[in-house]
Amino acid sequence: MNLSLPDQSMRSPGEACLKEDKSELLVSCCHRNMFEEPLTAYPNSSIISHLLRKTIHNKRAVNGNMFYLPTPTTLSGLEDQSVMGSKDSMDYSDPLEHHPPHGTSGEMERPLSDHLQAKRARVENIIRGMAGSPNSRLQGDEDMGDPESEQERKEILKENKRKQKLPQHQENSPNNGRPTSMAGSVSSVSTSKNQECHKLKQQLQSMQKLLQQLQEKFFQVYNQNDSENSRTEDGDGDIVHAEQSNSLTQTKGASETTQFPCAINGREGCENRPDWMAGGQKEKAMTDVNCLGNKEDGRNLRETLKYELSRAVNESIDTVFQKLSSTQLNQSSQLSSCHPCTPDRAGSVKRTRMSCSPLEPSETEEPTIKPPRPFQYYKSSTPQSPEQQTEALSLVVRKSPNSQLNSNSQTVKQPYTLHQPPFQFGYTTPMHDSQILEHLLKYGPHGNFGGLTCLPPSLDRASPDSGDLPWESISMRSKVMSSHLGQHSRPGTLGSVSVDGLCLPHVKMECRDLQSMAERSSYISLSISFARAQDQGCYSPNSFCSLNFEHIQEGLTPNHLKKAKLMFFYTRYPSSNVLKTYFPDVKFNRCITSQLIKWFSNFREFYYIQMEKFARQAIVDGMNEVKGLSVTRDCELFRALNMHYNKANDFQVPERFLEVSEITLQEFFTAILLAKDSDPSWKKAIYKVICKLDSDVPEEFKSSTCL
DNA sequence: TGTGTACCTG
DNA sequence: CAGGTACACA
Repeated sequence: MNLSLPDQSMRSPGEACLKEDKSELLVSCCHRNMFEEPLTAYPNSSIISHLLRKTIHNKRAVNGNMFYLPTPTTLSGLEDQSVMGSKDSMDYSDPLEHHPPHGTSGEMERPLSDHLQAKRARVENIIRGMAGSPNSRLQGDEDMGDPESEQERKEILKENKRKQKLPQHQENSPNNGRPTSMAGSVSSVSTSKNQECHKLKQQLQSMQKLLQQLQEKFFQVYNQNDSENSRTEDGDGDIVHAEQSNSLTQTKGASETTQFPCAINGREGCENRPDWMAGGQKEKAMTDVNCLGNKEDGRNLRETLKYELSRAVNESIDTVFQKLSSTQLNQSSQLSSCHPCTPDRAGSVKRTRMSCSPLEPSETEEPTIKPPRPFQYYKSSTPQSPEQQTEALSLVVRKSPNSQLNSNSQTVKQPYTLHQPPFQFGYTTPMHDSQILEHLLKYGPHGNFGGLTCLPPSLDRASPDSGDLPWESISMRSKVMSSHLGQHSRPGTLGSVSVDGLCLPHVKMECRDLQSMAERSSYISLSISFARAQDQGCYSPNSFCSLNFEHIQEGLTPNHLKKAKLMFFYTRYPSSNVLKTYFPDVKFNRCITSQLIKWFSNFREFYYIQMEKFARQAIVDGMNEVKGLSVTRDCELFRALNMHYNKANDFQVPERFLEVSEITLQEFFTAILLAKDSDPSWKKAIYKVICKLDSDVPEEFKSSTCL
């Protein structure tokens, strides 16, 4: 038994500590950890450091096989019921390793509740560890001034410094779990969320137990009837098996589900996969029912079992959500305080979403949260890697406008498959069910999964493309919620429940931030689309192509920005009418129009800056002839431009843009060579030339479905 | 006066 | 990328 320092410090008394406030909690923990040493002399700020120092001593003792046995204490002033009550439920042995403390060998057969409590206590300790700020520890260290443990203090100090140097996005990594610079409100929010998460896990565990009981009862009935119905019902069994295979196509394989009895006892760590457990349970139960044959009691049992299972799941989830409803307001207010998008003015949105949340990496640390790519209207049909994902997925789809632009078409030499499926999920990283649960906890049943720009740390941290909404996650979500809905319309098809019942708003959410609202509504559309697709029996992501819903955005989204950038390859000076034509899903007003125009102004600015820079560079390099200047796809200038307007490099830049770029570069080159740049307005002549080189934007850009 | 643009700045 | 400003133009 090797108790490392963090392990030891993480162990704690039972669950009652969780309900205490921080200081009480600390006192309680110290009370048990400090060998009955009175702690009243220590200010709260120094308790942790004291605890840590003692823990180090304790560690040495433990390494010398000196087990510390908790005993009742006499700290009447600090005593609380939780400490007393936790005596039985928590010792310092690892419950999973079944290492009872000395003198408790007779308790090897501990009831399951003890295991659960021990496990719960460990989780609480993790939470508590997160709640403790390093600063407080530092403060405590400074206050102590105990020369005896100077070295240990230095070690702790050193470790704190190391932790504080961690990048922000690592603070909430799953293996870290100890926010370093989030003392105060953020850490309390984190603690609260983890508590809620823990509660959900408890619910799930109770569900598991209930299911197990049901299963045992079922086994009894099965054993009674087994001899009577041993070799009948092969045909019916096939049918039911077919149902099972349908219902469990997205759960674990049959090999796992058939091992369910072992799993429920030995895989408590899987409590974050309730859908799998439920699926396994159900399958097993259904299999057993199936073995009963056509007997009436078998059918009754099946129906009863279905009902009981649904009811148990419903009750558990309802309980969780009821608890959540009380905390959701607080959480939402706290979230909004660090909401990534702050409203600026109507139609104008400050785009600081990547850096607002302390839990998210900054945008400069690419790759960060990358919303799903809108569609694959690109020439390249190869699967896109997640790293290339840059913009949010907009599911705003609208029937193609009838309006036509003069299309004298393009010098585009390569066709674009603009009508390809707008949604690509294959490249996404699957969202784990535990993450879904976390999301449920943090945003509640009404929090759609689309607000992933505001993802909780667990989602943000996952991967650069964690903003993606993978297909698996959607189906997983439907599975989770299917239990909640308790639908029986499709017996045996667990998980094929319409998402329409997910309380997802079918209208725009109220959101202070237009951008966030737009992004959220996009994902809501996704949910709706998925629900409709499911109802129609279309489970392929491609089926979204045929689903069109009228939806006008009231704000510009990252998708629109990306689209605008791609349009810049064709037109540098789009008129307002052109913009309105090519953004049919945008509800235009003065601000929106100005913003779009501003975008193109910024695009031009960057474009001209690059042109001037490379023109001057050419002159510096000794170039003296315009003919020597050319822009190709592999030249540095093009790469710079492509990186700016087509960051994911998933769009085939039209040849015309290369021609225009070359002309622009030559214009700058000659102007500089002729020393025209001495004139303050020397660029105007160039602008005048370039603005005439605009070409038509492909018709496909008019369709909002290409977002 | 409203609109579009370039330029500067953060 | 957005805000602010100055300028030109209809």
